Amino acid sequence: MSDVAARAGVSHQTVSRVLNDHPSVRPETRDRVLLAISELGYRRNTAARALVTRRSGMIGVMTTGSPYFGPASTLIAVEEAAREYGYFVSVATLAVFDHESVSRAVEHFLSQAVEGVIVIAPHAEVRDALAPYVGEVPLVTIAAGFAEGLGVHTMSVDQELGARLATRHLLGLGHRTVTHLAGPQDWLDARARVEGWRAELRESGAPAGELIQGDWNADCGYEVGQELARRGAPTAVFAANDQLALGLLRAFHEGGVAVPAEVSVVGFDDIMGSAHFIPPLTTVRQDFTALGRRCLEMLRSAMASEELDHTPVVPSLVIRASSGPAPG
Amino acid sequence: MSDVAARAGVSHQTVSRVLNDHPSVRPETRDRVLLAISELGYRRNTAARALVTRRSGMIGVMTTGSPYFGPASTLIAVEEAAREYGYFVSVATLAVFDHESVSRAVEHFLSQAVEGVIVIAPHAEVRDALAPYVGEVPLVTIAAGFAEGLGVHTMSVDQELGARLATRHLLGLGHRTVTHLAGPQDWLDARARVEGWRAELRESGAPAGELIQGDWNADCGYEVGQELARRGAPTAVFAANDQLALGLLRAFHEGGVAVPAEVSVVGFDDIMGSAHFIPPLTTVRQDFTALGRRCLEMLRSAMASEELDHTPVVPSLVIRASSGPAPG
DNA sequence: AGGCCCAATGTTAGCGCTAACATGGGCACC
DNA sequence: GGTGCCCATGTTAGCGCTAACATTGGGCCT
Repeated sequence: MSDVAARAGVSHQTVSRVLNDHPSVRPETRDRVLLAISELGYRRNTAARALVTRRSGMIGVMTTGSPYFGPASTLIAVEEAAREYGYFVSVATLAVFDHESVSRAVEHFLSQAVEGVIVIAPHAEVRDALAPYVGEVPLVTIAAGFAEGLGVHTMSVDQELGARLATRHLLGLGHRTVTHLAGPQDWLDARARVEGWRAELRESGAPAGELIQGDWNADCGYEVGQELARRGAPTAVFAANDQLALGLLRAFHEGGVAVPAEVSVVGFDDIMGSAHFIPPLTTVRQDFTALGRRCLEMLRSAMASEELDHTPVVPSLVIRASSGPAPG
Repeated sequence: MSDVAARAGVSHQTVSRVLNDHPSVRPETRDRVLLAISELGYRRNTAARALVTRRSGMIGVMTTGSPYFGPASTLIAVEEAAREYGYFVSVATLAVFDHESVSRAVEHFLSQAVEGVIVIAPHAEVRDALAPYVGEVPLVTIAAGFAEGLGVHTMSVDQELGARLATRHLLGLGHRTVTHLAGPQDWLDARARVEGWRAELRESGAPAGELIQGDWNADCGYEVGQELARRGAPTAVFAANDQLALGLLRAFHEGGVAVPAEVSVVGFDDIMGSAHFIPPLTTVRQDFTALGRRCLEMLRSAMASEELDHTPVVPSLVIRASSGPAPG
């Protein structure tokens, strides 16, 4: 910095002022400094700056260690928004969701002096493990409406609404009730989808549908689908994500159960390729880009101790060929 | 730090020594310091440390701004390995691949004083845009064998071998030749797959197969599949990725072309769910976890100015139901 | 014309840490 | 018993920057 100052014939402080857009620098001086900076290829030292300003300009993003479509998309959106606002993004992935791993990840961030943390892991255990750090660092977590009262700021796509849209769509097609192939219940999203499905059935006066426990994978969807085909499938199945739906579709196809003539299938996420499943999948689209941006904006508000807007992102139903009128 | 020192009845330098595992600290003193640290909840200031050591402990990972399976998986693996080695990982995503965006991302990293950069964007333009920064910062990029001589260190899964495996498999099933639905040619991986496919055909004495240009998406695969079904499909198609293959499968299904009885389809990547396509997809699996780890190890070697091991990661063929004997 | 104010710049101190050198006390060795 | 040496610890300086205060030198008001 002093080299730049010398070259521009000013003090290092003036250089600093130029770098920080301080108003009282004569345009002519500013130009001279800028010239010297570019001639010397000078880059200011972040560490020194962080040391004195006590701001690292960094935020931490914790995400799942599996390349799921949703978390990956959200991470990308968060990063983009963060960079726009001038923040650096540090990531840490969670191979498992136990208390200790979460703590380790948060400590990792704290040792890095991040100014805020975003957690893309809508998992009950993760949320709970985060509680001790509330107050220590601004924290925003993606957690379908289940974290209020724990002091963690939450943002999410409205999972319950999404599940309602799917269920309503199927009921609207004349199905008497809807079976739900649920995701793992330690994931908050999965729970919220169950809630939404159940609530919509109840409020529509439809009989309670069967709930089948699953995980997030197509393997599971396939197995469940085989079982359903064997014992006589319901007329409508709402799968907790598109992978499960993919497995169902294959099982039904192989089992000779026609989709959507005999059974309608609806998924959740609208992952890449779901428009080309056989048949193309009706599903609930989550706008992960919006979600990511909202998370970042929320974190900024939290860092500035402003009022927070917890309104969830609204999902939308994408109707394709896998759902149709109830048979008979 | 001085608070800790005071509480432990030592000098701040001794505290520093404890933190840095300096050998000459009496165990008893060390314990006293450690106790004071935990009592005070002290955490050392990274900025100050970075300022004096001139090491940020941070590496930058640049990746694509699309939630593709491969890059996302690789990023996760890199992060995991980096954290194991005590590095922080800063990410930057590339919405577009032009020269300017890449420069901006690298500058972003440099302004953060990263100690090394890993680029997960096997794209010709990205690779070229990186050239000016060789020498400025250790750089490892994923780039299927096309970057040697530019001074950028490269690591990759052996794309050419993967394409050969797929082609060889199809020829081995008795197909006369193999049509290739290629990925976008500005992606190095896509080019390498074309090379491998072509080379394998040539070396096997098979007639040159048709090359069809595509992008990475299922939409494209679907359109191409429709066209192929209309004009009479070849007996074997090797798609440059699983999304394309998915689109092909749907088009063939709808067009009444039986897979694998009339046409065999092989994909590339082994994405989630490809085992449950209809029919389950034969594909080339890339070990992204290994790739990520290798990248990081390579970067460490580069940072230490050691000899580098450029041996690519070996892909493997996963044989499922979408490929079968040639008809007739 | 004198004084005052403010814009533009310079000077000084210190952020929290580690490297390098300084100190001191115990112990081995002759 | 003296010489040195080395282990454990302390002291000092400085990394590169910004905040806060100090210093100029006009311009403008009375």
